Amino acid sequence: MREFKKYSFELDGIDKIILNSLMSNAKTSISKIAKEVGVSSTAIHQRIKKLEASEIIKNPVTPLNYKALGYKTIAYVGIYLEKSVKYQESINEMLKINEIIEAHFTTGNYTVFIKLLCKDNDHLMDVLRNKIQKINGIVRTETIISLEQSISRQIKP
Amino acid sequence: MREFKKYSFELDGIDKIILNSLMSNAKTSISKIAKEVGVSSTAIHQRIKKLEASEIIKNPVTPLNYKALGYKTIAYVGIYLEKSVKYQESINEMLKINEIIEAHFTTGNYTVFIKLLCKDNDHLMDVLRNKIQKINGIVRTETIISLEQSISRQIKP
DNA sequence: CCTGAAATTGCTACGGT
DNA sequence: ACCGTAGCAATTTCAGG
Repeated sequence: MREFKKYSFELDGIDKIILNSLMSNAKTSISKIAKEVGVSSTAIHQRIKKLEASEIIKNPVTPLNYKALGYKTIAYVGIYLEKSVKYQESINEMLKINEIIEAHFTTGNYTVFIKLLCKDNDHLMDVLRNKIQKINGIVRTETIISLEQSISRQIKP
Repeated sequence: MREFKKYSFELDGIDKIILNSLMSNAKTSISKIAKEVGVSSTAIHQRIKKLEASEIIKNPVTPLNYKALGYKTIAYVGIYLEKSVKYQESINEMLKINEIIEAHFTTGNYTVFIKLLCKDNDHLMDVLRNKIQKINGIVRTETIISLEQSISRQIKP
């Protein structure tokens, strides 16, 4: 019996052009890509379907401009967790905090490392004091505030 | 003379439904949203135009599944920079390193804080030793490796 | 992988409230 | 300022080869 291997096919040049177009602009028209590489729209369409099926590309998303929405402060917080406390418990609590947009279980000093998006520094301080530091098992936190984000991009396939 | 105020209008319930739909799936059809809120497609379309014009939403993008492409290691690196070295110089060097997908100028101990995406730990070590630590002015780095990303989301408007 | 036609969707103009 | 109808343009999908 032949097994289906997820994630296992080679991307050729056409696939890479498709990926590079779609990753920077999900609305790139299929016909435009088709003209660029010199095949029919249908061919491009079929390849995109294949890339979706193999889960190499995900649903296109529309990024919000957080600054325009009033979220101007990006911060990272390293969290020291009591050994006795279950990691998943704290994650469950963090899921309830809207300002947390990323969380990682990490090596090194910190147990958990999170990324926060807040309106301003006051908002950040409020979230830290009244939400994060009240989570059971958190013994200490270290905050890194981003003064300027100078690089933000995806990796090229 | 009347000044144009960027970013300054209130989002009503309909706008929020639009944003919530598009942010999670940029391909949500206008007509579907229209049915959901009970107005015409045109009305939704006009609102989307307005959201674009006011830069609240950006170009839709197609996220790549990095795991499927073989990138399985996420790491953060805190960088200590010599005072004598210009911040922008080091950023220019970092822009050349494909594996760096985010960089921040930060408060606290680190001068610069970056996010890296690598295929595996060997790849990470190679990038650290042979690319990052060779940048002029970097005196020390601290690496945080993500063993598991447990939260990854956007903020709800 | 292609052609050609059908269906769905998105876009624009113009008018109404 | 916001919404709708209607017609137009473009894109996506399907059939068959």
